[in-house]
Amino acid sequence: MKRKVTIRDVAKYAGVSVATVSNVINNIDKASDETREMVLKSIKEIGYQPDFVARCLAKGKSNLIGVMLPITEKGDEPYLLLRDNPFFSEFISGIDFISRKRGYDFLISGIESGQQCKEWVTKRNLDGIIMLGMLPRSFFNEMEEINLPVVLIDAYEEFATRFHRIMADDKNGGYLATKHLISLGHRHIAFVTGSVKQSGVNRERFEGYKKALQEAGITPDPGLIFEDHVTFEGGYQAGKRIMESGGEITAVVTVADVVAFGLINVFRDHGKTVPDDYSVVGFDDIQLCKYVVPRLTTVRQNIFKKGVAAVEAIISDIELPSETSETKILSVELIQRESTKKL
Amino acid sequence: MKRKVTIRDVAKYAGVSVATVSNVINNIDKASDETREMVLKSIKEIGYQPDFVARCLAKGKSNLIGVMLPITEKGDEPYLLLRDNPFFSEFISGIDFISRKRGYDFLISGIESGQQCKEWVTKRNLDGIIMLGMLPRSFFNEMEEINLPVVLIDAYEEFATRFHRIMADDKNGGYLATKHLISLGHRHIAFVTGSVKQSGVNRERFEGYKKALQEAGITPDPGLIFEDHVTFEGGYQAGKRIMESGGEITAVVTVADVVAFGLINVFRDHGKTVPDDYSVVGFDDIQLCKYVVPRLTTVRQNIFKKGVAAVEAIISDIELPSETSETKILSVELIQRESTKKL
DNA sequence: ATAATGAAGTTAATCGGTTAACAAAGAGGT
DNA sequence: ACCTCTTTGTTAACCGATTAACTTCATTAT
Repeated sequence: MKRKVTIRDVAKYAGVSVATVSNVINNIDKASDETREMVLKSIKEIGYQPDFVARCLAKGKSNLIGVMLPITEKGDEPYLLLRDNPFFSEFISGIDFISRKRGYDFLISGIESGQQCKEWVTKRNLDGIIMLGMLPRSFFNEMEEINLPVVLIDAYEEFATRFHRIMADDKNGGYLATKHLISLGHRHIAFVTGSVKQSGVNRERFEGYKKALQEAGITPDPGLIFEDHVTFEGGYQAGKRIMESGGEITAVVTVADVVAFGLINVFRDHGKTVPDDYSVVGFDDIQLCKYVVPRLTTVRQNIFKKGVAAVEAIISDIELPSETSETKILSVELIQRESTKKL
Repeated sequence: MKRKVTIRDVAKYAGVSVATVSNVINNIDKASDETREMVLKSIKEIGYQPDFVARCLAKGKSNLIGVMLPITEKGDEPYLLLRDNPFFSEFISGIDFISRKRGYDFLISGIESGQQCKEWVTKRNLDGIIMLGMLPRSFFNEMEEINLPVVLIDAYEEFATRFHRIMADDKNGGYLATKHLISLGHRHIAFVTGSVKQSGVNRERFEGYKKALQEAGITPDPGLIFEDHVTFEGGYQAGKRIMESGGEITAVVTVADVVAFGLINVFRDHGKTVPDDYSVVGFDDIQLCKYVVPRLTTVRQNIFKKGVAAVEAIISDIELPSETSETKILSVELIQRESTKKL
C-alpha cells in the first residue's frame, strides 16, 4: 500500500511551507491569490485528502456527532430498539441526510449509563451528542460535567431544559387522537403507553388524552390506562389485557404506531377486528401506516425532519456556542385512515 | 472545562515514564507486576481515558468501521433506504450489538460512488468497511486500490469474490418460496423483484424461483416477472401491473417483505384479498411480518446475525489480515403464516 | 529619510499517544 | 572476575495536521 499523501507532500510539491497549505485549506486569508491557486492545484494533482484524525488532534474538533439511542430494557443481551421500531430508522435517516452535507459524521450507541456516555465522548472526542430516549436522572448531572453541546430529543425531564431540545407537540397529539375518537362517538377510550412515570413523552400525550376526555365531559378512568413496552409485542400484550378488562372499551389511543399494530393483531387473534370492534389510533406515522391492513389512523410527526433538526441544532451549538438553550417543537397532525370508525 | 487527563499525567502520578504507561495499557509485557499494578491504580485514581484519536494517529488504527448502505436511486435529494426498509434496521442493530463489545465503533454512510467512499476511508482512517447494496462495477476497482479489509453483504458481482462476503442462501430462498406455492396448487406464480440484471441477490432468488417452477414442469413465463423498487411503494406499483396483466396469476413470490406488504395493500385497494385471491410470500422475515394482517408467509434470513457476522468478519480481517477471502452463507428457512393458501 | 503598518510566508511547538533504540542492573555461566 | 542474557525501564522521534510567533519585504505616513 502506498504511503498516505500528507500535507507535507503538498507543501513540497507546491514549493511552499506546510503552514501555507494549511492556511489555504482552512480558508485563512494569508496567501496571495497566486499562491492559493498553486496550492489548490497541487492538492488536486497529487490527490491530497486532509486527515480528520490528525486535524482532530491538533484542533480538538472531530466533526463527529454521537447519537445515543434507547436499548431494550430487559434480557441479558441488550440491543438497539432501532430493531423494533421504524421510528428510529426514519430518525437516523434524517440525521444521515443532513450531517454529511455539513461535513460531519455520526456514531451510534445504545444508552447504557452516563458513565459509559462520558467515556465514549472523551475516547472519541465527540463534538456533540444527540440523545434519544428515557434518561435516568443521574445522566444529566454527568452530562453537565463534560461541557459539551447536547441535543435532547423528546425530553421533558426536569433538568432537560438546560439543554437544547427537539420535540413534538406531544400533548396536542394525544389530544387530537382522543378528540377524534370522541367525535366518532366513543366514550370508553383506552390509552396504551410505555411508562408514564418514567417518560415525559408518554406523560404529555397522556395529558392530551385526558384533556380531550375532560372537554367532552368524560372522567378519565385509571383502569383504562395500559402500560407496556413500546414495541409490537408490548402492544400485543396490552391488547390482551384490554380484552380481558370487561368489554366497555371501544377505542384506543396509543403512543406509537408499532403498539397499534400489536393491538390490531391481538384483537384479530381473538376474533375482533379493527375498526369494527375497536377503533385504534397510532402515533408517529411511520411509513408502514399506509401499507398495513387496516391503514392506520395516526398522529403524524415528521420524524425525518426531527433528525434533521437535531443535527442542525447540534452543529449550530458546536460552531457557535451559546449560553442559552433552545427548544424546538415540531407540530403534529392527525391523519385519518381506516383504523377508526364511528361507533 | 478542565484539561483532559493525558498519559503524561498518569506517568507523572505513577512516577514512571509515558512509555511504561503505554506498555501497560497495551498489555505489552515489559513492566514488573508491581509497576503494572501501580500504573493501573493511577489510571483509575485520576480517571484516565486513552484518546482514540491520538492513538489512531500514532498507530494508524482507528477502531472505526464504515458501514455503507444503499440510498434512493432517484430524486434530487437521496436518502438512506434505511428509511424504507426495516431490513436495514435489524442489520444495523446486529452491527451495533457486536461492534462496541469488540472495541469498535461504526460510521454509516450512503453509497454514492467509489470516489466518495475512498475519500471517506482516508479522511476518517477507517479500519475496514462493510458494504451493503448494489455496487457499480467501478467500485471494485476503486476499492482494490485502497488496500483495506472489506466485507460485502449479499454481493454476487463478478469481482465480489475477491472480498470477504456474507450472504444468505438466496437461490434456495427463492426456491423454497416458489415450491411452497406450487405445493399449494398454484401454477401461475408471479415474481416481483428489484432489477434482476443489476442485483445478484434478485438474480439468485429468481434462479431459485425458476428452478422450482421447472421441477414442477412449469415453464417460467417472462411476462410474470415484475421489476420495481424494493420498497412498499414498489410493491404497490408492481401489484397494479399484476392486476392489469390479465388475471391468471394466483400467487406471487417477492424479494422483500416490504414489497409483499405493498402488494397486499394494492390488492385490497382493488377489492382483492390475500390469501383468498392471491397468495403472497415475502423475503427476509422482518419483525413486522408477525404483526401484520395477514401475517406474512416469508423466507426467513437472520438479519441481525448477518450484521453480527459482518462485523466479526471485518474485525477478524483487520486484526489478522489474510490473503484469501472468505464467503459465509447463512441459511434461510420458509416460515409459513397466513398470506398463502391452497388454490 | 525614517518609522509604522500590512501582506505573505516560514519556523517550530503542539495535540496525545506509540515504539524503536538505548541503558542500567541483576542473574547465570564459565 | 568477566562476559552475556534478561528484565525493566527510559528517551526521543514520530504520526499529520494546526497555529502562535517570527521574518521579510513592500507600502504608506510623518
